[in-house]
Amino acid sequence: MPPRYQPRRLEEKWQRIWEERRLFNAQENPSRPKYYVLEMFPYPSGRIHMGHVRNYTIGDVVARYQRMRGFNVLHPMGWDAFGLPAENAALARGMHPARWTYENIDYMRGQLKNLGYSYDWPRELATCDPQYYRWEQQVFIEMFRRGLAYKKKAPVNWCPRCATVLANEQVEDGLCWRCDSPVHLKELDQWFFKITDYAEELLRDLDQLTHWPERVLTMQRHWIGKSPGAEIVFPLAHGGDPIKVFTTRADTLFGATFMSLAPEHPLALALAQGTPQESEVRRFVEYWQAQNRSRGVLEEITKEGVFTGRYCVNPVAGWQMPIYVANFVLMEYGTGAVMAVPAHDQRDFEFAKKYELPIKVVIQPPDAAAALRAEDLTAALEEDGVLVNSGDFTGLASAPARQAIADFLAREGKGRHSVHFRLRDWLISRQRYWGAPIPIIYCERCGLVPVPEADLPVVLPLDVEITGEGGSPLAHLASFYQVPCPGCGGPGRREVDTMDTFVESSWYFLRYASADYRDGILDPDRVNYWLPVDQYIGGIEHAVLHLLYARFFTKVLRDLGLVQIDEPFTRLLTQGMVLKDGAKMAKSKGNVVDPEYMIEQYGTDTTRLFLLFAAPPEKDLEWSDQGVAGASRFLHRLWNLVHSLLPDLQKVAAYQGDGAGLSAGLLEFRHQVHRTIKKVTDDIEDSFHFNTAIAAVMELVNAFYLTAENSPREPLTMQVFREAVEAMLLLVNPMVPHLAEELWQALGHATSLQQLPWPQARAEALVKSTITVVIQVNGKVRSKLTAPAAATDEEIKGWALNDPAIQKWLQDGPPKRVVLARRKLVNIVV
RNA sequence: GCCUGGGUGGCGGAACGGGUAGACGCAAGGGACUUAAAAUCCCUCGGGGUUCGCCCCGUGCCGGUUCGAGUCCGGCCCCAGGCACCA
Repeated sequence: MPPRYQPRRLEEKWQRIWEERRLFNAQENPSRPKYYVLEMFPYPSGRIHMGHVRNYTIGDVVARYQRMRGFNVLHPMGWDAFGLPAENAALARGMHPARWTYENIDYMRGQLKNLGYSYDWPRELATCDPQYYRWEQQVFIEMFRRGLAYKKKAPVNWCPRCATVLANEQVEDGLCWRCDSPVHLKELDQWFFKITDYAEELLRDLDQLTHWPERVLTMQRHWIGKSPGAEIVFPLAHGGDPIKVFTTRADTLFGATFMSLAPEHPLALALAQGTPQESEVRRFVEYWQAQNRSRGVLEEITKEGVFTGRYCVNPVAGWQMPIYVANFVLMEYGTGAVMAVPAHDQRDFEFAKKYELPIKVVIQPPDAAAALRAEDLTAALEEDGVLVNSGDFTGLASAPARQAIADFLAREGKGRHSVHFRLRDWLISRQRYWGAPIPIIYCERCGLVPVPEADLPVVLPLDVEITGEGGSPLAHLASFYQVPCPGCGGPGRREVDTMDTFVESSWYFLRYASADYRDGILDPDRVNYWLPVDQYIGGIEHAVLHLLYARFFTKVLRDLGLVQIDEPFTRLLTQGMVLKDGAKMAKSKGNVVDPEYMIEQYGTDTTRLFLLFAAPPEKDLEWSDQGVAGASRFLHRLWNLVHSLLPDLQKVAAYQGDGAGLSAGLLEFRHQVHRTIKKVTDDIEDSFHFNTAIAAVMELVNAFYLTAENSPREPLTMQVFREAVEAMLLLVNPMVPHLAEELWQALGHATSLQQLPWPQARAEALVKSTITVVIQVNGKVRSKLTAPAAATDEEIKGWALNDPAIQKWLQDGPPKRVVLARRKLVNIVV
């Protein structure tokens, strides 16, 4: 009686052996090619969920595969351990955030070990560890010294529920990304990272990322939002500081008939002073400043404005333009002032119609039959065309005209070429407790003073009371904030805000290379050996947030001389979500499948196999209990197949010959074995399409059962079978490593499968002696024939025409044409 | 509105240098084994017709190119995601 496949027992056994032999602990070795594969590290929320399992399984297959391909593989794991949920859990359970976090880490680490992932555990890090954020604080100080970290008072996103500010990237449809509360703008003094200094490079280098998904690149391009254009100066008719505008449509300057200012524009009230419109303007400005004009609300608002009583002068046309304050102009973009061209901008058109302002056509569509007349317009003509009524520039096309007009303005001192970005600086201070303290001390005499390196880390004190009152509890802890100024020794006050948790995740992948390094932020030798990450794997939800910040940090650390790379992640795989009943698994929906339960029921190999087989990795995956049962069934089939042959397989060595002397059946079988090797290799190499790779192995197993049934158990056959079994075990090892190891050992091997090379398809086994040719008549399949591989094209055509099933189609006369395609198909046209 | 993906059986998904549509798996139906059930094995499984040899239709819709189109081209429709008074 062969042994039954009992997954849990052998999985525990092999996990223990791998750990004892330290098979996955990577050593730097410049003589070997390296491969760094990384999955986005988890937040220690309490338990591993199925989305994690999918993410880490994909990464583990890549890691094990690349090891077998001969690479020196780095595959680390850690914890994104700071963040708000720890504080909320502390409030709900009266547990300190630190204890809650570390208990979760311990539990989840155990779960990951049960899943059998080949991690380099000695490099494990937790971002809430002072040994980690100490170096982050040092990066902050370096950035502060270079002006890349700065403090300013500005209208920022404020979430009242979380009682903290948020970065632009953390506001979705006007709602907080964590708690979905409406976010509003609040004027506050906050810390920023100057990511806008890198806007141009962050945009340009996207072109290097040829192995990133197109949609992620597009989302980042869009988020950075580069607009080339011109800055144009409009003098005031009555003198004083002129108004500057930014425009992408300098070609329409001769059509600018009025000016619109944002309600927050400093000139809005100043201009109206002393005019009959003053009180009306004041009411309008005060009203719109008080309105919530965050995203999502704006599109509902109708365009309104009010005349300031003042005029500015069109710098090329010379006429006076009334200055309005308008509710649709944003202070945050451009200069907060817009030159209004009603004929060629839809918003300005609607505004001009409403307030009866002049409309001047200055662009003609190139294909227009007759001259466009302002009176006939029912909507703005926003497309490019040819300039009319535009002085010396009349007759130019829009694109060259933009250039020429900006050049002209620059010469006259009335403007210049200019580029604007949508990207804002990254607001990184948070009024929260569970985060890395910002290492700055305020002194009345010295101003903002960075904490001296010798005093790092600024350790987050643990003896605080979490009240949930809002504001950081550190602000109430005198022992924390009362410190002498490092500059003058006078009384100082420590910064009590902490850093956005996205700061930690912006450089953790660099720290893994030298996680134990005590003498600096990064160990140059090791970080330059391992980086960049060759394959990064994680959810699409970080397409902008984390992936943009991490790219920014890499460039900053490069400019600090700490790394030599421009981009951190060479290849990116954004894996899809795990769904159940069509929805993302969530406690609130009651559709959660617990990985721990699946492992108990079926084992980790089955769980891994199902997740890899059910869908290609980049697509969403619908959970199916029956699908899991099917994966389990396959592993049993494989197990039983090998065990049914085992006594005979143990007596022979794997077949080494070139096929000479094998029966036709064995030749065909061996052909399929090597075709499967090629197919699995190609599927993993080209696209990580494990689903089709697994399908190919399933086909081979099916064929194996048939062949084994019909073959005598003689030594030559068993040699071919042993070759097939060994190839199969090597092929499935990255996906179901425990089962593969166990069967490998059962064959009598002493070496771990993890240290063996990936199999190679033998060229002589890939060629076939016969080919199958499909015969079509008028493009429809009517028959097929088997021909010797050596047959000529003419012979194949001849056999096709003589095929008995084809005769009835040829009754109405000879074929008009016979096409042979790739020696696979004959199409007879009648 | 703009941008990026994507529409293939009952379901997950295969097949893209144009060349046998539906691999592999799940579900379903029938059968074998069993006192019975589970497990396992065998057969059927896009729709319609059939003299059981086959024949017709079929990859979101409408056209086109081609000996041949799920795949290429033109025009639409729908779904998902991202951005959005960005001047």
